[in-house]
Amino acid sequence: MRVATWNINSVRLRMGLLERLSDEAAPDVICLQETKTIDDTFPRAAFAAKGYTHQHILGMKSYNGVAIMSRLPLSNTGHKNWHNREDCRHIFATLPNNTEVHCVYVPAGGDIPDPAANDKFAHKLGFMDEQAAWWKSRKDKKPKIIVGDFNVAPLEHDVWSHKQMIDVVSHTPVEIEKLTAWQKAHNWYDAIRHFVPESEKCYSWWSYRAADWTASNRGRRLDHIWVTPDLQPALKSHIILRDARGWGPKPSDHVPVMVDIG
DNA sequence: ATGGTTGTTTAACAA
Repeated sequence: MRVATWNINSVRLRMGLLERLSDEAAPDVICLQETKTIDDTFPRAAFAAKGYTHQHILGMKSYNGVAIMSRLPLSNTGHKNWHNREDCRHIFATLPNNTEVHCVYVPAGGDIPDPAANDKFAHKLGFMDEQAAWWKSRKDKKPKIIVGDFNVAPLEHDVWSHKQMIDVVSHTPVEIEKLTAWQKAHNWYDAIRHFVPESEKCYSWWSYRAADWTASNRGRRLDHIWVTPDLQPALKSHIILRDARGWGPKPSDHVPVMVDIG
């Protein structure tokens, strides 16, 4: 089974790229973030035409929005709200093999890494605190996968320069502390670093603002796939589809991140 | 140190 996560930054604008992902990588499950549309205008039929007939979506106007597009049946679908907001950042569903899939879009957090001066940063930290508390309270042993744009690059080599990124939102110590606490709260295992040694640079996002994203290669690993420990032996391979950062005519600034679980 | 781009929706906001 192949599971993908992709911050698509408008699902309507980039349906063509999603069809290409289906043709070239054929994920069984595609988890999307930043769909940026209400559910009535989500391109359900285009996904169904590619075999993704099982769909769980939660969108709003203009911002955020998450979706799980699946070739396998989905059951027990639902969503979570965090930090007293209903901003369409977390949905989940169960696959036929009883694995629970969570698709999460963590707030980006704005530019100033100070919760007192920046409400968006406070929201991001609170979101992660609440995730940690909720996952800690879940004691069941059901196998689970949690994926998405977590908007935090936790490890030294998850950014192009640890030194130059230390005060930049997405790589500050307090964000890394919150993300790590959330990870520990349910023994989540980092499925991508299972395959890519921590000493190796690994990115899933490149800014639109770079004149030439390939030349500067100032990336960050913001998109993650974590699994519960019981699934670790089932991890078969991973793909970070770097080429998709150049897919035309208008690429997302994030690329698809995938694992094969067998 | 600064500014650089994109998407949604139409001037501002979020990323």
